[in-house]
Amino acid sequence: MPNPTLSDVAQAAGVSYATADRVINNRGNVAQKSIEKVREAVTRLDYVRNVAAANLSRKRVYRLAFLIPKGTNAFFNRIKHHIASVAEQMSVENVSVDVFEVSAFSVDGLSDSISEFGQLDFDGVAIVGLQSESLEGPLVDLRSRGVKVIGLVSDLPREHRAAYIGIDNIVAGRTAARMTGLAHAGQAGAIQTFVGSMDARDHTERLDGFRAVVSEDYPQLDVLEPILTKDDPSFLYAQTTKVLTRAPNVTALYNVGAGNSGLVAAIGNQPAKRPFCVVHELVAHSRQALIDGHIDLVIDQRPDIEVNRAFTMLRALIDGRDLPPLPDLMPTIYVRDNLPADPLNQKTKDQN
Amino acid sequence: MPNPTLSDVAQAAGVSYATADRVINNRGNVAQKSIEKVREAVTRLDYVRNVAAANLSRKRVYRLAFLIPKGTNAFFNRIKHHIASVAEQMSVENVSVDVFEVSAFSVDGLSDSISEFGQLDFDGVAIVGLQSESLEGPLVDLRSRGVKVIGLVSDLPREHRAAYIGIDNIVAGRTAARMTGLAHAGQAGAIQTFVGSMDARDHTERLDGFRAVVSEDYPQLDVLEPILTKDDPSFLYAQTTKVLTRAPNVTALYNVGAGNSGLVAAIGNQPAKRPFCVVHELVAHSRQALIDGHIDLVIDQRPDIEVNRAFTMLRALIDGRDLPPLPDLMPTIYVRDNLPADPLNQKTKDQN
DNA sequence: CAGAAAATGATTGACGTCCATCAAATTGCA
DNA sequence: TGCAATTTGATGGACGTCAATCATTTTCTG
Repeated sequence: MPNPTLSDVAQAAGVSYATADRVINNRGNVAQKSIEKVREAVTRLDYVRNVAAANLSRKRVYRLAFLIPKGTNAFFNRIKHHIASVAEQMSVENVSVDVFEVSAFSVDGLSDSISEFGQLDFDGVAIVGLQSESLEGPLVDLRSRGVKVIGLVSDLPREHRAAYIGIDNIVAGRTAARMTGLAHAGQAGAIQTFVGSMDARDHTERLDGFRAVVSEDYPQLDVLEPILTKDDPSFLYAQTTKVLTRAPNVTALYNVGAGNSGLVAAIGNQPAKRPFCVVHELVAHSRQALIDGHIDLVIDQRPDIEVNRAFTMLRALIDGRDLPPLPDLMPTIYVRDNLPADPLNQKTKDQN
Repeated sequence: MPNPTLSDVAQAAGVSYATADRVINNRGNVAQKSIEKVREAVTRLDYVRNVAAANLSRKRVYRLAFLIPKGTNAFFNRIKHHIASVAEQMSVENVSVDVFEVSAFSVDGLSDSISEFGQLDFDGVAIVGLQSESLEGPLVDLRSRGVKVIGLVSDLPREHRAAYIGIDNIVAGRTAARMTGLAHAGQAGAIQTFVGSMDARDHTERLDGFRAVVSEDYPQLDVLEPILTKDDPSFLYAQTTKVLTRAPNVTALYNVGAGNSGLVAAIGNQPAKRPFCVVHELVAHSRQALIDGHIDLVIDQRPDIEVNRAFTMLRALIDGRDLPPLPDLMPTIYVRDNLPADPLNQKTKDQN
């Protein structure tokens, strides 16, 4: 009645424990006939290996790694923070975590990093990826070493990763557009968009999604050509100021990328009624701007959940388990009223 | 360097393994002096018991239970569905789960159920609670039996539960109001509210939050007195129809409670431009209504996440572990563009 | 200071798996 | 048929903890 053990399986299969063990851990030197008998018994008894006991026995340490873009980007700092926090918690369960910072958004840099990294001996790695065939070589190499690879936040080429954990950026852009449309209440308007780089796939996808919804459902709105910002706050500051002072017809601002501190500062300087304002990613700046009423909405991808799921997924992959069907990660909409308490600004409170 | 074992602790404390074991499992018959020596070593070495090994040894089975209101309410069906799904997954880890259906929203019924339930032998229970002193007796009894109790979705009296897992309904109401305010784009309007029962704390809290934000930030909006619906779809249908046909000044509808299928049906019958429309909880009806464009927003409390967290929390409480600081659960805003795939209507897909 | 009570140490067998070793049985092939 | 190769079985020691037993040692009490 309780979960069957491998001994039960062996008995049911009519072989010795040793043989059953050879089969399920495929150690070789087993006759095909025995393999089948054991397999049959496994499915019949619904045996699943007791991972806890197995780990205990072999003193397994899960060696996990994260490859994260280096730099001071607030969003990735938040990611790193979450990784560290979960990692600490996981150390009790024999999980070791290393974070490698790779040169941001450079295909060559990432490719090299993956190659170097491949020399090390990890069980699984979550990579903030890029779409490029030149990653193929290093990734194939990783797989051949038995390293489990997942894409995090930004996907890798589909064929070379076991899973992707992150939002669909088209959906994110659509969501931003939907909210912007609603906030116009049927009135006409013009939306100034800002984009970090037209080479960044997530940025262009958001923009595409945004445009699609506006043209589908809000034809009275005009999506202006995006201003290229390189995610630079000071540049955003200048450009936003210019828009606010010289383009009174603009009824909404939508920043697809980062650098929001500049945008917020520009708005803060403007006494008059401001346009409707949507940005991405809840970080210190955007959070404060919401509270101060300088912006209206933040579309967030919940990096905390993503990081958690990355750990869960990697462990499952490494164990060869399968996971229950997890719901897709969807962009979360924050207004000033449903902000989670800021973990950085509050004392870690007890959990009773 | 790896995690210290109890043997290490014993050695460091200068006592035998047996004594150290007596201390950490408080089996009694230990001198105060030894207790202190062991405690000191525990903190010094940063020992934490290997739960996997412990469970393996004692063949522990976590007996968990959920007390959920009985009935056909779509939201609680969703909750039950999630519980079953997670339970299946957990059975591998020696967790057994029972769901008890209690007569909905009746203090006496709940009180009786808890009392009966107390006779059984569970380790932990998550209860969809009510605020009432008459629950005190049964809950105290549970605690005295060593059963860990948490409130789920709707809280229990604070002193008699170890944790609450659910959203803050004032926040949920505030969020609904914020969105409604934005969707008016500065124009005046009147909002018809619907409430299931003025006795249901969650309903009144949402209403309070809603009213607060409107009066703070959207004075041009008029929150009309709520229509009492008893969460009855056919009643909601009739009332909604009446509002739509006879109150052209109404610019928004906000249903605090359940029974949305009636509301949606009424809107579907109405060819003309409809008011802005916000409801709570993403279930089959509300989901479809979003897709069909019959409503604009769903404020959801993510029962899947709540259920997951309930399991995590109960296990931690039972093990006497403490948890990493978990972020507060915040109401999630859904529009038609950021809906998660419907798990009920899609084949469970593989997770690669 | 003796005798009882309390505290401690030492040890052992689970739990389910991994991994290694060695002997025995079965097969293949010349 | 005989010898080697392959396949099996049996076993034992980890892993870290729980729980129990029994023999000692220490402490308390009259």
